[in-house]
Amino acid sequence: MKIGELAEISGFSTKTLRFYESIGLMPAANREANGYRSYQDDSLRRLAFISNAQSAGLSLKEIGEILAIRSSGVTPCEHVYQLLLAHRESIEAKIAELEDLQSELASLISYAESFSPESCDDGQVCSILSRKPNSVKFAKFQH
Amino acid sequence: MKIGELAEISGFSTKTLRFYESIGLMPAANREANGYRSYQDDSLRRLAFISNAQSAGLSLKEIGEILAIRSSGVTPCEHVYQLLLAHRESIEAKIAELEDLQSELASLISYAESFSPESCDDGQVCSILSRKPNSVKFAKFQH
DNA sequence: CTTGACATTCCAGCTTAGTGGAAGGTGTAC
DNA sequence: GTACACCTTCCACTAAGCTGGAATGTCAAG
Repeated sequence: MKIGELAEISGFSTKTLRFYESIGLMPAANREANGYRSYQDDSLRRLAFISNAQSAGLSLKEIGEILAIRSSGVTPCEHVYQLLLAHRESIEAKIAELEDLQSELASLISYAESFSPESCDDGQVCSILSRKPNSVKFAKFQH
Repeated sequence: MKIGELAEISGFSTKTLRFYESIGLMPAANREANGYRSYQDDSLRRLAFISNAQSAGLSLKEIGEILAIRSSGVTPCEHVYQLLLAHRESIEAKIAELEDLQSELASLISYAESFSPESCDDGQVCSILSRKPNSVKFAKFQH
């Protein structure tokens, strides 16, 4: 199978497939006499795995590590499990962060809605965004 | 005030201050006879605004636009309000996305916990991550 | 006179996951 | 023989927000 077919079937672009090879995520493909890459079904299986792992939110680097463990003959189960736990943690943290941001935004928005532009203070850029002092150091510069 | 002092007070590094100037977020600073940048309190006010706007999740580009509107003499209230609404939307979407990912992770993790490595299939990279077929095209390569 | 802390410019690199495009070789059909 | 699709390599570039470092200049103290 040539790279175009593999791309077609796998859903990865030919660019991406070459890129994956270049970063070692895919092994160097066998070449035909004319220099074209030649793939077997195992490439497709590997790409299926990459695709699965990506949709679990793993980075290419992490996926590469799993693949490396696997090809060293060890089952990567424990490593994968630890990765998943770590990801759950970091996603949890990101969600919390975004929710904080969301409530900050909500408060700014409701302030903006109760706000008349006429009351803008010329001494600052934006009364809506400058409502809260965000550091002691800045305090005296935010009236 | 020299750049080091401004950095100290504002909490932005000197690198960052020069960077902000280079991208037009801060105006070109006045120079002393020796070529050193010389700042007044208005720089501090502008940085306070930037800091506030950043903590509202706005990008430097968006902050720059607000500053540009402001310096064109128009009050940026409406623009800021629209930006905040748009951000609320996109944060909402991001949270939803992360929550989907989180439930996906949770299901993979609980599968992993009920899983014995002995049952690993040698034909695939990882039974945990390969549990769900993620595309029809891949179906026949994931047993 | 030298040391040290500051300042200047400019160029490079980081992160991630690719994409775009140029210049050229290959293979098949008309 | 020429069009056209496909393949090759390589280099540059994207977003965002900086950070590091080199080479050099300035200024005050001892």
